[in-house]
Amino acid sequence: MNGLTPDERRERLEALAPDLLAELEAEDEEDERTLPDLPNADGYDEIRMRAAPNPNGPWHLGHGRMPAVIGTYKELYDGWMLCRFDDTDPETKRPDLDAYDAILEDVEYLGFEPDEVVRASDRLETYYDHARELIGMGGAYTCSCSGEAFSELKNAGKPCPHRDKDPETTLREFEAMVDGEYGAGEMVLRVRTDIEHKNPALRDWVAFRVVDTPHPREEAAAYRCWPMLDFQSGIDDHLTGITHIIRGIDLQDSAKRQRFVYDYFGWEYPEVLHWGKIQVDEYDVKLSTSTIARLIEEGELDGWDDPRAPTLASVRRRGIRGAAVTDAMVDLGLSTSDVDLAMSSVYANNRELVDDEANRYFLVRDGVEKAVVGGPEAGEPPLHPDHEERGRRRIPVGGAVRVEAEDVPPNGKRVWLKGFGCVRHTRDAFEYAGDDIDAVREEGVDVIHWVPADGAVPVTMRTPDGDVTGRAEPDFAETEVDEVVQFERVGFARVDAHGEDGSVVYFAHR
RNA sequence: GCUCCGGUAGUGUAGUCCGGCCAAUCAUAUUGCCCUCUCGAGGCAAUGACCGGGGUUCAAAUCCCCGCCGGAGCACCA
Repeated sequence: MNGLTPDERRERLEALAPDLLAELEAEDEEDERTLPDLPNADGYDEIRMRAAPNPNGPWHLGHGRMPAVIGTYKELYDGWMLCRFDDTDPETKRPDLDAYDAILEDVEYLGFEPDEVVRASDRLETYYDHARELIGMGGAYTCSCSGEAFSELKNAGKPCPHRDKDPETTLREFEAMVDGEYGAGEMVLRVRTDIEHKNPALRDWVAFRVVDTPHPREEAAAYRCWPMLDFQSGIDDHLTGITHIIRGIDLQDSAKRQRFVYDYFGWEYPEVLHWGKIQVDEYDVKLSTSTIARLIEEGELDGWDDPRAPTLASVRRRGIRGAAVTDAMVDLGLSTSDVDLAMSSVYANNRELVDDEANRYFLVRDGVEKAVVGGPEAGEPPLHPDHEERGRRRIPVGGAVRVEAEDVPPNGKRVWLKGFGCVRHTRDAFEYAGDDIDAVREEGVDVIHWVPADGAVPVTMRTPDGDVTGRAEPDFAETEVDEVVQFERVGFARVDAHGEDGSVVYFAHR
């Protein structure tokens, strides 16, 4: 039984005990679900969720959790997913025009496709209309207090002088905000909540403010009066029929704030779930859009897909499948406490996905040259140990080979050049010592990888720990760009480019 | 200062709502062995956790209280 592949075992089991098999598979399904059931899922005809990124830069690894979890729920419940760009801050978190598409590509990379994509900056008139309505109901007032002055009053639970302004005045002043008659900081629109609410975070929060800096999107560049996240997102969630919101604990109070608006409108608030902060091990670079952007700016990193950058673009370039990232994210579950994502779990997922298809090649990092005396003209290791049918590579020896320095055996000792045969290290050369595999099986001779001294392909391997140079066997030149290969005893890598003076690969993991 | 959350092995997670079948699940990690012409894959095994203290109970990871630790909000950021 041990010699069988999983598929063969499955067949055998199906023949012998179909009931048992069904039971096992049911358990498997069960095990894969680390995500908790969505609250009150039965209360809705369709589960509708949204990923609401701020397109102020390309995504780092942590952002992947949003589409991974939301997309997985969408699949689990056969639901609907919106990607809404919450790009309502043209200044502090200024949108990056390239990020919109980059983010959508990342979502696709992770294995999901939004059913609809919208940009908040296209929807300003909608927010204005709702603001007018809210003002009409007495739910908001324009306020010209300075941030500090208001904060002081608010913390004391005291209303500011503008709080009892009548709706007509408020509406007039709000229209003036919209018409650009105020400069930044001169006037805001506040939601009238409960100025004595025991949680100071909920008291009369700002719904709209004036921003002098034009929005980078041409379509939105004329607007000066911008909604704050809690207003915009609250309105949009209702208007797009969102049933379940999943967001970070940094937005823990958002629902509580937005409920005041929902109450004014008589709307039902969606179900809300939160997750905590995510950190990723194995990187020197902080998981932060601004930090990564700065390092790129300073030239410390080559770009968002630099292998040292903890970004989705980077792991993608390294040949890591989106599904490996998605699965690792889903395995983190929905915990409101901080979590550390171990990259090793992403790697383990990915290894499982690519091992079977990745053909094997030799890459010798730097290394030393040794003349080879005797033996065949070439070594012929298989392209894949589990797939003889894929054929073999041909590695001509040409009189000398290059091996990694630490693989050179002590003088007089033997080593097995994989796919070629056994050699003995004598007087600074490798002397052919036969092709009896018992040397490896019975006598404990180590098997190592090697390349010919002449005709090997120079390779730059970019890794999260910096660049590594080496030489790959001649056949490596035949690989396709984008192909994921395994350099035996080194690790998996994605072929990035084949050039005149060599190839570039991106290292994935061992 | 005010207001919310949360704390199970190195990491993540199941179990907590409805106490017992939990001397605590699974994955990853690490180590060892088997297998293999790779340090990959596969197989086997080992390592390793209920934040602390009280209480309730025949019985507590699970319920209650008090601590401790960690996180978040109180922005004209998202």
